[in-house]
Amino acid sequence: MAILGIKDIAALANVSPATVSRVFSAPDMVSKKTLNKVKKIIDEVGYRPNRMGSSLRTRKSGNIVAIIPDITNPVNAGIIRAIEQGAQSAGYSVLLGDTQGLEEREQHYADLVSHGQADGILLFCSRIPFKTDPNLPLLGQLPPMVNGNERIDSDEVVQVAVDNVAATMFATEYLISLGHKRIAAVTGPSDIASSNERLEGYKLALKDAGIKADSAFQIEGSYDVQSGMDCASQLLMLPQRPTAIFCFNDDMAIGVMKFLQKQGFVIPDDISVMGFDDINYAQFVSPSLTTVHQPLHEIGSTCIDLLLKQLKGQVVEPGRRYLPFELKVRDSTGKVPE
Amino acid sequence: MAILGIKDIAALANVSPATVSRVFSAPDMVSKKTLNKVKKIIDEVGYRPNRMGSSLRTRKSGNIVAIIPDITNPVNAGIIRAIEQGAQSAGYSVLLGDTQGLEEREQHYADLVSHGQADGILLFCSRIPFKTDPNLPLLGQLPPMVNGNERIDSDEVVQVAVDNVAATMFATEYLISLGHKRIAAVTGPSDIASSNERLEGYKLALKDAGIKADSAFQIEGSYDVQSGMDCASQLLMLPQRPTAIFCFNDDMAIGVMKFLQKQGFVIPDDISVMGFDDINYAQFVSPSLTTVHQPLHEIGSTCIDLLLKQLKGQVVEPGRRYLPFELKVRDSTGKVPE
DNA sequence: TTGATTTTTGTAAACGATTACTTAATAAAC
DNA sequence: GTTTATTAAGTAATCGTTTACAAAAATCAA
Repeated sequence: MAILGIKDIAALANVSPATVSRVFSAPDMVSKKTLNKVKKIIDEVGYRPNRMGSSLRTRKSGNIVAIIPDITNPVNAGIIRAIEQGAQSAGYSVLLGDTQGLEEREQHYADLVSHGQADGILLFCSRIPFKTDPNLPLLGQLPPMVNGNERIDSDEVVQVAVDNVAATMFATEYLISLGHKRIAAVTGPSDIASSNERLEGYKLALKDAGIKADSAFQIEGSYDVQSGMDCASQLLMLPQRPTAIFCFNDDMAIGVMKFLQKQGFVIPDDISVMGFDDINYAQFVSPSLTTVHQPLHEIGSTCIDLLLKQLKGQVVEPGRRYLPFELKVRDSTGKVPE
Repeated sequence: MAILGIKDIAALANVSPATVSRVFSAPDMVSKKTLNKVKKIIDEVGYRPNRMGSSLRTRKSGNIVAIIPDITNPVNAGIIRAIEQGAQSAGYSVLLGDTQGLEEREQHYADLVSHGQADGILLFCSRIPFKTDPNLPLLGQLPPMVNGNERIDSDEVVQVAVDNVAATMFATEYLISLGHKRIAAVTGPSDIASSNERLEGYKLALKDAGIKADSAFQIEGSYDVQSGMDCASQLLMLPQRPTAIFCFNDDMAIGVMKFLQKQGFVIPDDISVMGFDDINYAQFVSPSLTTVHQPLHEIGSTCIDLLLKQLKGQVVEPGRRYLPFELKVRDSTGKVPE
């Protein structure tokens, strides 16, 4: 007998399988005496209830799947970490769905719930990974799901994020308050919703300050360090250079700084640089990076909490929930030159 | 009827459930005609086989669990990413087990396999997360498992890593070749096997060069940036300062650099700094960091490949497998001052 | 055509738990 | 000491697949 099942335990303890089951799921429905008797056997033989058996019967896998574009990105890693914690302490396990930005893989992972392999979805992409096939889950009968850190264009899904528009607006205003008027934006890919929101906030701030947005000052990067370097090089070739560069994530800001320094510029005396995210390294680059802080842990834990609520059967109002951002003023930004 | 099962499909297609099952698992055992008939129905109604049902019957969950101390660490994140890819393309899903270094959580995740929730383990810690209870899996009948990037003190487990001893030895020799004789080591926590191996390599190189190891030059850090700063401050207070500081990971090296620069030292003219890992940011800090490159993707893919082999029933020789490291010489190291 | 093969299909018993529902045991009430 | 209420335990069906094994259908040889 390779591995013991609930019936074996029942036999050994001279009770019915139902009782053994209750020892785990409803211990106060079984008398002290039998409880101890059964527990003793369980310990002795090292019995572990088989999850597949119970999952099949209860129709709950005990898994949730986190669909993220790239676990290598410190922002995602930070969020996932909080998620994993929250899930684990609620008895759930998390399936990692690193999609590398591929829609196909997003769908693959979303399918885990229709296969009964996961009970809910934590989504960090800006697409809804369901075919709009009438037979498959339609909007209105979405599986338990929360969308984090990105924006999905649907008012039927629960969303958790920082208010990107407000955040970049606030941050841009800060640059303006330092006297900057020629403020460039290094954006993320234009198909990423959050990047567009950030652009919007940036434009709003300029408009409010009566500064007309120069389209040459808006460069699209790809959210990685190298692209920051490339964008910086483009900006430096402009006849009228910017006095401040607002990068929509920290990686690009680091790239921008690296490039500027290589060209002999001193930050922030010649040019100010600002980032977004406040990844761990932001405070350790030289000069330390002024950036918009995202509360990664809080984002993650809010996402998992809202999902767990849904899994418990509570209804969670769809719509956006904003978490507070914070502008971390450090040494990479300063007054406009002369 | 909320969701359709294999019997419903069978009924709709006028075949037996067995045939429907075979459509998925052994399509060439069913005639073209019925194959198409069944497939058509499946498409029409959007049937998805329930994984729990089949898992229960086949005793395979289709999951593997990755037990790692911290997903937030770029080294781990890089490895996990490769793992996830390999797993996914073999039809497996990966359960994320971020343990935050807690033995209790390591065990919790290892238990997933005894619960039938996972088929194998990818372990990135230096403890074997099984109680040595005779009833539980003993050594010798370990579950399919591979230990990555860390060392486990057992010759029964499959291990994949860079040869830490050789790597630090090589790197230290490089510093020696630059004329350095007072070379400090900022190690990781002493309960982490890989850190001890790195220390060993460092000592070996010194010994070979006839330099006696000064214990004041060996400071234990905790693998994070802040601890790099702390260690640097200690080193600077020494009457005889080191001319080079070898940090056993990049984060600490970044901390060391930050601190030195804050104190007005110029790197590498006054002091050389070297790291280990070659995380992405290593090349973008200023000056760019000389460091030992670990092939993260290869580590991850090797781990998952070896695990998949075991899951397919092939026997994999236990013991260590070394992957090649590479010293990336950049701008943070230079000749010993005058 | 007939029987021997081979290929397709069907039947029914698992897999390991949970849970209505029923029965037995115990406690409470009078 | 009955009867009734309460609590504890058991029975057996069920969750959705897979898979030996048996049966039927198709193919082939003579």
